[in-house]
Amino acid sequence: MKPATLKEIAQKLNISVSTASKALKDYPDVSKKTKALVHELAKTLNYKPNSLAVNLRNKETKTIGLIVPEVVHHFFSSVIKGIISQAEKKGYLVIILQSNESYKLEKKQLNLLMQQRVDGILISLANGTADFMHLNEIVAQDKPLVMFDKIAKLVRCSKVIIDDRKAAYDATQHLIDIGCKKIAHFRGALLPQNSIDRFLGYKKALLDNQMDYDPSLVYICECGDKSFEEGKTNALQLLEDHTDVDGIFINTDLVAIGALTAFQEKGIQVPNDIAVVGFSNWFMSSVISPSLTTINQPGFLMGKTAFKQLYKEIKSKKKNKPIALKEIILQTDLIQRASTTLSS
Amino acid sequence: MKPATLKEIAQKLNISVSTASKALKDYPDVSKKTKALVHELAKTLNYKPNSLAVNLRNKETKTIGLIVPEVVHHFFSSVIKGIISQAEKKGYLVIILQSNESYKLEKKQLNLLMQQRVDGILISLANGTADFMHLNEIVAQDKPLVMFDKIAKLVRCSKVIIDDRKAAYDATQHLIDIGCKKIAHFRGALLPQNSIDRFLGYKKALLDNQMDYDPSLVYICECGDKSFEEGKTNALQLLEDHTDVDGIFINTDLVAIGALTAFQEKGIQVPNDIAVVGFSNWFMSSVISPSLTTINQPGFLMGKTAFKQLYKEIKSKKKNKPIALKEIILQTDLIQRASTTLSS
DNA sequence: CTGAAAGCGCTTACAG
DNA sequence: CTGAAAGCGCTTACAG
Repeated sequence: MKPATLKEIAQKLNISVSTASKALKDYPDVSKKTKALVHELAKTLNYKPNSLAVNLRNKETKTIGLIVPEVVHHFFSSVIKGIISQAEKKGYLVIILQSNESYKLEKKQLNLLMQQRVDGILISLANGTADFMHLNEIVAQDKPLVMFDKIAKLVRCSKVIIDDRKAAYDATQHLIDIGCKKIAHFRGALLPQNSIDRFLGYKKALLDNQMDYDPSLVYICECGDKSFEEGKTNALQLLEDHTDVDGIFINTDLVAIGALTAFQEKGIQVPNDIAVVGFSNWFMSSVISPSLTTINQPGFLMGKTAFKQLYKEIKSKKKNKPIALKEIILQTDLIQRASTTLSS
Repeated sequence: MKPATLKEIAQKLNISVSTASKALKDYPDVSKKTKALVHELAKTLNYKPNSLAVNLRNKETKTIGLIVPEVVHHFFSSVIKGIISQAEKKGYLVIILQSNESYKLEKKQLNLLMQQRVDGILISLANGTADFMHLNEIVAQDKPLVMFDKIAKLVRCSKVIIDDRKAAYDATQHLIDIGCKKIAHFRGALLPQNSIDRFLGYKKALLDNQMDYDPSLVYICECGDKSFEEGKTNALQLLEDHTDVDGIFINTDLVAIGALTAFQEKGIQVPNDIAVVGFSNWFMSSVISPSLTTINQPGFLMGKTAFKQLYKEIKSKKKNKPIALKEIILQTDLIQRASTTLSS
């Protein structure tokens, strides 16, 4: 059973396709009688306008593209949820692609989306992305583009982010406030702006408090599939390298949980021997023992906000209005839990 | 800068649109010279065929729809990853929708996808879905449809599942094998086939081993956002209701981890006082302490397999070949870990 | 109030 | 080897 078309409806009713079309869209210049007939037949035939034809005609697809580095990831899946729930409210569908942290794939996928004529694009960059030509091309072609979380500062488009530097500063300051004297940092990969900013926030907090910044206290983790294991490995390495570290600020919760596990195995008391702060407020963090102090990173809200901004830009463009680019910074807060609550 | 069209290319080269089109597609009946010219200009203009027009003409969209109950969920996000990575290989894009476990939304979304003229649909049902008219309609309209994980047995379409009953049987048998005499079950919601099947597998294992089936040992959890809390609550309730339970088979890992946490707080030793088996092999399950014995449920593979089957059906339909419906059952295995490994 | 016409951007069977 | 024509399924400005 092929889907019904306007033509069929028109033929059965002995009217023209134009009239049928206008009747369905409740144009004022069609008689009530005709409208009723058309609507009725449309219903019985289960008529649904072919969106390909509609879109070709109207030059919009009511579809947006979304590229994330990784789908199996609590933060990104929260963002996705925020985006698709908001998009659905506005009648938009979302095509989701995953760059696997690869620059090459990201570029290819951007091309796919342009070819598909999506009305706008939402993207969080791959760790491997160091040049931004592919993004600038999108902007040059006047396609609404909003970056979130992992952004490129220099690309002229709207951005939805948190203030990673401030959040990391707060996390580090918190460790200092509870009395830590020698604070390590497990940072993320070298390229992404977030992990740079979090590192800088850590460093600045130390310096503002007249504490030494010691590069040997900074450990790197890629934060991919192996986050948990990286946390364990780094923690064990840290114990070998330094005997007097009493606090760690860790780039992301899953790595932090790995570290907590290593400490537990080694008989290191958290927080009394070493206090730990994570980042992102993964739902398991409140649940493990000791529960993890962390920075709350609002994924769902970020997705929602990014879509809203993109939607505004799509609307503006449609009306040929100038597009006001925005950099929206979402609030983060420190959530203190057992991993930094000293018992004495 | 508007995207280039075939017409523009044809005009600049003083040839017809037909020839330009054929040149780009390397039809044999176009001269080498023309082909070269067209390809070159296409490149400099950054020409990308408008897929809306192509699709309208070819009556296919190279897009499939995917409906899952929940995106922020380790199992489903693994499935999503499996689907989109496989789809990309075959040149398909994926529109993802989330039913939020709601029958009403699921129905609406199916309509959206039909209107969008996706080439096929992949779906895992909402817990709230008890009637299947909306699915039968899809089938009646000859749209390729593959259900996975949460399926409706009676709908005439392909399915990719695990053998929940057998897996649950294995899990329960394992508890019996290590010596458990009174085994409780935390089951999922009442409607979904999975949770019914897992319950039946549990029951059958008991009966096959001449153990009593006692309904008061079966607790229900909705397995939504609150899985962890439900696990805790149920575990505490169980301790109040029964003093002599020595094993539990739990519908899903996150609930099981909640239960483990409750037991730890109450000083109950796992596995020596109570042994615990979960379901799904969530990545945290190997990591917590005690690590959780569980059934491995292959999400990524399930997504990949479901797409492959859908792809076959799309191809068959295109060639007007009959479609061979399949029920594909993926392998599960019991992974034994500390939560059922008695120390004595 | 109704309908013929043009057009969105392609593809392809057909004629020359 | 090239191009005119028809058509995919719609929408809308225009004529009547």
